[in-house]
Amino acid sequence: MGTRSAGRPRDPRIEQAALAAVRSLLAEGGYGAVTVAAVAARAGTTKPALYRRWPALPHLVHEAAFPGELAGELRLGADLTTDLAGVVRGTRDALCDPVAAAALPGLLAEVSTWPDLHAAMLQRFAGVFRALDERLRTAVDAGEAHPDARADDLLRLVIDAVISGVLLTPDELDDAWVERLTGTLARSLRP
Amino acid sequence: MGTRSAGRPRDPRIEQAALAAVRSLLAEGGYGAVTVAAVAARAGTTKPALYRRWPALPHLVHEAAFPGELAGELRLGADLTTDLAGVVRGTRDALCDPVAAAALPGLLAEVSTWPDLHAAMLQRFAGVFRALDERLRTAVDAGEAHPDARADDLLRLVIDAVISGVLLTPDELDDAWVERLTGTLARSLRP
DNA sequence: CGATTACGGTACCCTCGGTAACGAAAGAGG
DNA sequence: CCTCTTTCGTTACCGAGGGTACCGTAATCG
Repeated sequence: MGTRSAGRPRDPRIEQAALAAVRSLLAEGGYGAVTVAAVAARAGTTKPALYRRWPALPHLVHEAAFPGELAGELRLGADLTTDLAGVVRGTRDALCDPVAAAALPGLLAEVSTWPDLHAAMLQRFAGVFRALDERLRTAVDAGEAHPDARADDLLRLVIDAVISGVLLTPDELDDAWVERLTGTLARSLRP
Repeated sequence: MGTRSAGRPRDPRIEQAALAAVRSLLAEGGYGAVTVAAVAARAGTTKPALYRRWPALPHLVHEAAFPGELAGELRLGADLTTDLAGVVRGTRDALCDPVAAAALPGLLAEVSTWPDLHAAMLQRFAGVFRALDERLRTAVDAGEAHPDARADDLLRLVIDAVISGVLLTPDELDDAWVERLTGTLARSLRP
């Protein structure tokens, strides 16, 4: 694996500079402003140096816009509706972030040509899924939730609504929207 | 307006040939295969002839993939859950059509650069919305549905789930998926 | 030291979206 | 039938962008 053998080591500053360059370009000009030449210029390097680190532009954008777990600071354990609202709000906040929102349209369009991207994107929600799954299980056991409730379907509905909302009507995803979606989902969970 | 005055009239066969060419290219090679040159070649014409009829490529793709109202043959009036299932299934069928599914990723990515496209796309659901709105109103009056139910939020949730599903996990949108989504939405409507 | 590897840089190929310029064709008015 | 006007379809081109080949050099390991 980590063949440390011989050769000039990769300059670690280039990777960070490229990711930062993508983020600033996304925030300033949207996905269309992120060209390989622009990233290389802003990062103070060249195109071949980028292609040595990422197989193609979408992979670089994905790593820059979604570097880790989404909504990781989730804290469940309160009232079920309150917990649900936290999931909805956290998902919305994570995907409405200017950098993430700018990256989403282009990234989703490239999913069809780079299938590995789609798995990597949904992977970012694994932590949220585990937390919600456990929370839902205890709620069902306590009789607070309908036994047909499935965490994967529920979380997926939230993700779908946020993603599609960011793409089509980003201005409507305000706090009232969070409240309405939370209410709908909470009503669907009643035993 | 319809200034019929002078000049050579536009050949009506080209428009149809171009739309058919886009549809076949979408079905065969996805959005990436739809280039202006490829459309012109398959339609037996040239690029400028296309740019005289559509302002840009996404507009042509949109007209080819979504020529009219979606799920127009909707028939409501049965049990509320059955009607809901019809809406979910009809939306899925319309957007999972090979041509529409291939056009969606690229089209959604272009929405940010051509704002007129996004309105045109959501417009395709106007008929479904009116039908569902009226159906939901009578259900609320009859006490069959929760008074907080809103047709726009409900339909939007369906559209979001289908769109995002087509983009990320098209293979999972089978009949069992329709059933689960319908069940969730129906439970959320209980009074 | 020698082998290996990645570095930075330039130059290049190819594809694609979009447009300018031109001759030909079709209708309107005489 | 002739001419004028308008738009036709076509050829050729431009600029931008993704991606790669090649080269001389620099850094690290054995």
